[in-house]
Amino acid sequence: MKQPVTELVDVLEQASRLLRRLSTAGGLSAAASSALIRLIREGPMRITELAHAEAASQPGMTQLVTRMEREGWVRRTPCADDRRAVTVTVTPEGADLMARRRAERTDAVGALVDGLAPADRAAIAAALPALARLVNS
Amino acid sequence: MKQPVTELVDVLEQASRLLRRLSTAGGLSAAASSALIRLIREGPMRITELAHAEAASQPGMTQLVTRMEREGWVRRTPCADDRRAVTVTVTPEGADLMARRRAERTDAVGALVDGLAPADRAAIAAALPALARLVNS
DNA sequence: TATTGTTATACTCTATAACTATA
DNA sequence: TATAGTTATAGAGTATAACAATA
Repeated sequence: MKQPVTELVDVLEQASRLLRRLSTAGGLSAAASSALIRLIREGPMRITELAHAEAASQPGMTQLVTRMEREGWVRRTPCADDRRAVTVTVTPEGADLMARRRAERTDAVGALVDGLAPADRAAIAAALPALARLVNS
Repeated sequence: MKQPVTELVDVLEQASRLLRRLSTAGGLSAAASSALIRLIREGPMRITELAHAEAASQPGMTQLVTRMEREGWVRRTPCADDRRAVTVTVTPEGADLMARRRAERTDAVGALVDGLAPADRAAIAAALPALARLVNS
C-alpha cells in the first residue's frame, strides 16, 4: 500500500476542508467543538488535562474555556481537593448545541452519501470500522 | 445507510483533528496550505477566483496572499488584459514546501496504516475511490 | 521549589465596511 | 455604475513569557 497512502492523505485533507465549511451551529468554532466533544465523551476535567488532550497550551486553553464559559457552554468549578485547580464541565446548553451541530453535519454528509452509487456506499460502509481504527490509533 | 452516516461523520471529524496536529512543515497554516494545494493543482488564478474557490472573502484572500507573498510562497503578477486584476502564482519555494509537507504527512499516515490488520488496509484501499468521489461532490 | 491557572502581549486568520483604480 | 483589489478595523484562536496562588 504505497501509492494508496498518498491518495488516502489527499482524501482526508479534502474531508477536513469539507467539514470546516459545514454548518457550525450557533457560532461553534473548530477549537470549541473539539474541546466540547472531548468533555462530553470523557467527562469533566481540569484545564491542564484538557490542554494536553487537545494538544494546546495551558494559557490557550484558559482563554478558550473563558470564551466558552461566556457563551454558556461550559462551567468552571473549583476542585475540592486542590484549591489551585478548576474543573471544566459542559452545561446542558453546551450539550444541546453539540447535538444540533452533529445532526446538521450528519444531514449534510448524508445528502452527499445519497448522491453516490450504491457500490460506493457499500465500499465506504465496509471500510468504516477500519477507518475508525486508523484515526483512533 | 442510516446509522453509518453518523459513524462516517465521526470518523471524518477525528481525521480532521488528527491531520491538524500532523507536521505543518515550515509554519504552513491550514489556510495557506489549502490555497497552495489549489494553486498547484489548478494553476495560477486571480484573487477573486481563489477567494470563491476557497469559500473565503475577497479581503480575507488579499490578506492571505499578502502573508504568503511575504513568506515567498506565491507571487502577484499584474494581468495583461485587465489592469485592475492580479494573478497569484506559486513560487518554486512554495511548491517545494508543499512537497515536503505532503511527504511528512504521507509518512505519518503511512505509519498508522502499517499498524492496521491486512484486512483493514484492504478495506480502506477498496473504499478510496468512493471516498474521493464523496469529498469532491 | 513545583504546579495550576491567569494575565500580558503578539501574531495569524477571518469578516464586514469603506476606499481606490479600472472597466 | 460595476468590478478587482486593498485598507481599516475588529474579534477568534493560539503561542510564549511573566505572574499569582497553592501545594
